Amino acid sequence: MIELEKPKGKGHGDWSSNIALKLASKLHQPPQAIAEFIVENIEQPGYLDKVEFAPPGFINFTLSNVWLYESLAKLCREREVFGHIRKSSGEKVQVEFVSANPVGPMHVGHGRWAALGDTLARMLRAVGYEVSSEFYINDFGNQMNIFGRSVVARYQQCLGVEAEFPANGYQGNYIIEIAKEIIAADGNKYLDLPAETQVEIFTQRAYKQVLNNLKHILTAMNVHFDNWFSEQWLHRSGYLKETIAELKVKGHLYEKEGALWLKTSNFGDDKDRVLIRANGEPTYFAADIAYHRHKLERGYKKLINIWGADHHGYVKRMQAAMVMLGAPEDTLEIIIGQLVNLFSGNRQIRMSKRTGEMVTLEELLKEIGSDAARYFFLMRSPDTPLDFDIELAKSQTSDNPVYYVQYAHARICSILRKAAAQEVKPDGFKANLELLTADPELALMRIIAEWPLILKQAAERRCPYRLTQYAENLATSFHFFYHECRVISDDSQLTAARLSLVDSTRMMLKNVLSLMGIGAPEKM
RNA sequence: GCGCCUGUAGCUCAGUUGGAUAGAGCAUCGGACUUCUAAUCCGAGGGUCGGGGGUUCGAAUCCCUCCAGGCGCGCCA
Repeated sequence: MIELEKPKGKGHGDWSSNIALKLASKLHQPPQAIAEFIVENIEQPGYLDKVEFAPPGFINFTLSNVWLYESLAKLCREREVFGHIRKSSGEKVQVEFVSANPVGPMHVGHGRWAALGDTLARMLRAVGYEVSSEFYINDFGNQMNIFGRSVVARYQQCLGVEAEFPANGYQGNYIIEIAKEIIAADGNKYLDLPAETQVEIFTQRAYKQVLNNLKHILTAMNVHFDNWFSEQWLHRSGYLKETIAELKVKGHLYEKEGALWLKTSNFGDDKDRVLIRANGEPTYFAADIAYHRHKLERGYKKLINIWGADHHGYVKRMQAAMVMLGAPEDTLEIIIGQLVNLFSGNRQIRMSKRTGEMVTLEELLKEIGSDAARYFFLMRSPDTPLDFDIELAKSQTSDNPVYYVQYAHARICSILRKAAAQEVKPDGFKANLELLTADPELALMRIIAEWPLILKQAAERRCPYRLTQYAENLATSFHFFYHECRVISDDSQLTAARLSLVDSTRMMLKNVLSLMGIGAPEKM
């Protein structure tokens, strides 16, 4: 493949082409000769500073500063949508994430999926997709029943009634809290109802309470969902049955040992899977197929799901089911997020339900705040288990990348405040940007000019962590500039130009942080 | 046993649709404030890219094989 790319190393220009290397074998000529021939015969347009040959056969293009000034001017015009693709592609994309069971507290892994999914949705929106984010509520089935029974048992115990706690019940203290809240609101009025009625009432009531708490936490994390989809609806509306009927018509079902099976092994799965158990109850998988069929019916062309690594074994069967429903093969894209390991400095905090040492997402947020949490959750590729150092996230030093980036923003605001006090305002339209010729200035502008490409690639490759990398590069470049170049000086022309540059940098930092759902403080 | 992910500097990680001398942060060592925020900046050292084989002008990247770690392999969700 012949490509134009951004060279990694310094001293190779702004763009480079490997065309001579690719042509060498076809033309039976050494790549150097081809490259030299091209360089000698190419016409140089005005925005190119130079075109050079470099061994073993690369052709390097160096852009003139004009495009840097143009990029800066563009940022001044477009402000928060700089680098965005504003013309909608019209393609409907759905991102589903977190979807935590509403029967217990969220763990820190959920925080990671929340930050990833929410940021991915924002990025996709920025590059022109019509995006909807969604949370699937598993408010049906066995676990709900066990959950309800656990609450009933605690309710009775709290009222002094001897009650046996379900063998596989939920042990956590939050169950007792829920029971106490019910008592606080309604006293003992449910005590004399038939056992099954109690379970039914408590299940619905308690899960809504957990769900509300979960929504509250996600909102505090600045995570937004466009839609909340209930599993109960799939069962009660008959949509699940309809889905199974469709699969039957298409010939993908068979009966064996009293159960109803789906032939997923025909489409890449290791083995076939049960949809309806011998006892007549549908499996979780059956409901999930119905759910995804509903997504298709709503017109989404691309479905992105973020799942924890503990669910990766589920991927093939789900994709097989999508194909059976008639969706194009690449419709369902599943991002598998590796788990989170919490550290306090060097000491790993072992998470264990058994020993009870367990840090919930809520506790983590309370400890370090939403900004730091989101930043750390986004910092690594989803493929890598995340080592999350709580002490580092809390520290107010430059070792802490979120503080480092936010500090750059606050520092610029401080300059702008000082300028304003002297009645000087940044004005990107009037300032003569061509006065910006020092290396730190050019370096800063180069990073700003790269943003549209970075954003597009980060969205296409589903890599939110590239935003943290970009933010850090931008902040570093600014701090270097700050050290080397004084913004407010006696030279009013240069002051105007530099004020435009730092104000642009400020907007850029704010834009990136905002895509990550993180605040940009004006003072620190 | 099978499947997915991972293995890159002392530590945490980028780079993996083949490209140039393998990068960054932290840590270590050495420097820089009479200044718009030192919550900052500059410099240095540090590597058999898990091991071995192969493919080619060129491999951290692709293929084969072995080793190590995480996770998963239910008519649970």
